[in-house]
Amino acid sequence: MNSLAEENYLKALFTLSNDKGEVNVNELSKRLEIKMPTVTSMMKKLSAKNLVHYESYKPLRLTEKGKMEAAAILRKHRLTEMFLVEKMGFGWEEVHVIAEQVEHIQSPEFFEKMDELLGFPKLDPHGSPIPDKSGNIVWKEFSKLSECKAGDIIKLSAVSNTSSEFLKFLNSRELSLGIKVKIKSVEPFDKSMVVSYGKRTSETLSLTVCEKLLVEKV
Amino acid sequence: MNSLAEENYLKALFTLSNDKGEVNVNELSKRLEIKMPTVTSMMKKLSAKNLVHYESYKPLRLTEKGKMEAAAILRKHRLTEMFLVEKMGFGWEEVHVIAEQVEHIQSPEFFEKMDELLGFPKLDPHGSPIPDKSGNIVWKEFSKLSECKAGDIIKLSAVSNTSSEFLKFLNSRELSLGIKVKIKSVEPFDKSMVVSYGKRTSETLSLTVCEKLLVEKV
DNA sequence: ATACAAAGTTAGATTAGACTAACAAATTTA
DNA sequence: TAAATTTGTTAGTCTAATCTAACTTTGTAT
Repeated sequence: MNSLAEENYLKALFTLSNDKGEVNVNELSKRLEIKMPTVTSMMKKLSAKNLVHYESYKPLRLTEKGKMEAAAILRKHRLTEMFLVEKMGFGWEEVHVIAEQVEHIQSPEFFEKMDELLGFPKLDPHGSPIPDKSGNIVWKEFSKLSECKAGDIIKLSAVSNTSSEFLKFLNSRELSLGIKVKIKSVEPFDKSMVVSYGKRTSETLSLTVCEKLLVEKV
Repeated sequence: MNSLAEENYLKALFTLSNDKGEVNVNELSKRLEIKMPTVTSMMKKLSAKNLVHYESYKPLRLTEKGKMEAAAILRKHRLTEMFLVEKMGFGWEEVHVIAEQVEHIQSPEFFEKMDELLGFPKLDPHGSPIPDKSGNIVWKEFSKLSECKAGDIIKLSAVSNTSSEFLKFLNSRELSLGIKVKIKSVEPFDKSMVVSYGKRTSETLSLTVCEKLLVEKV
């Protein structure tokens, strides 16, 4: 069995690898807010447990076993987020911090039950895919809103940041997953966008925001 | 904030004090399956945090602050058990081990939500009282089945042991909370009881079992 | 009342997971 | 390519929570 600390390293390594392919010690250190020497020593430990391929000065890679275990944790995290929103009435901006704790619970039955009660969801409340029991993840092809152009009509499908600050901002603008958004214009100077959706016919979104909104063409 | 280990000591001390009034190091050590010197040193630490009154060679007592914090953990444990049974479809024999983990989650909102969804229950699935938000516990007056006599008709109201082995045994005999039971006879030799309830007109229950069944006269 | 057993404490070791300081390797820049 | 910067490792320290061994105090029983 892996410790809580080990689980956090595995999950961080897994999510960073998915964004970036390779991960180095420095990046992992920053993500976890743990100093590099500590990360190095944990990598040696996880390497001894066959969860990480570790060689001095080389980028870090999860082993197949490491990927499976990391995916299992991510699965628990995302099922929990979905359960909190769908079955307990939490807002999508509240669930991340709670799920960070619940994901470490050791009880396959607990998460099985969530999965069943939710009807075996494929996505979490932020539009991220929930790994299946074998650790497979079905990635949907999303683009960043920031990469779209004036005139495009798109559907808001996922967010790439789940901080409560960002999600509260989206709430305040009535931006939620599934809504259709039309890009009215793109400001060349700062890449901010003027968009229209629902009852809001002219909202301005900064580049910082647009980069975190994942969309599908419609 | 208290660590996971500290929380476990507080909860154990609290539940032992409720049964017995006073608790000594040896009892706490046995309950937690942690050696006495470790318990002693933790008591000093909790004493420094004003959670326990500790003096060498004297029995252990929680401070008011310690009682509050312990009751809060017990509240989270029992709300969780109730939620698992009522909202997630678990059997009463499955929930204790899961709740042992969930009780440590730091999120008042999470347990508030459970409480609301459950309609502010007063008892958990084993008939134990759920402490209120101020840490008060309303104890109902139960007797042990083993202290009843032939001819008594009683209602099964709680169990004083929540191990899955015991609860599975009760399941196998169709014994659940709320049922009416008639005591047909008590065997003088071993204090076993022959009882009748539901469709079962002649079940024998050992003293060991009868001592763990808490009942109300009807 | 003394001796024995049980309970409790002290001292010191161990492990996991974090840190800082100092050094080494790799990469970037002038 | 040499110097400077960034990245990574080694060595050693610290804290929390556990343990064992040895000793002390308290309570019990002859």
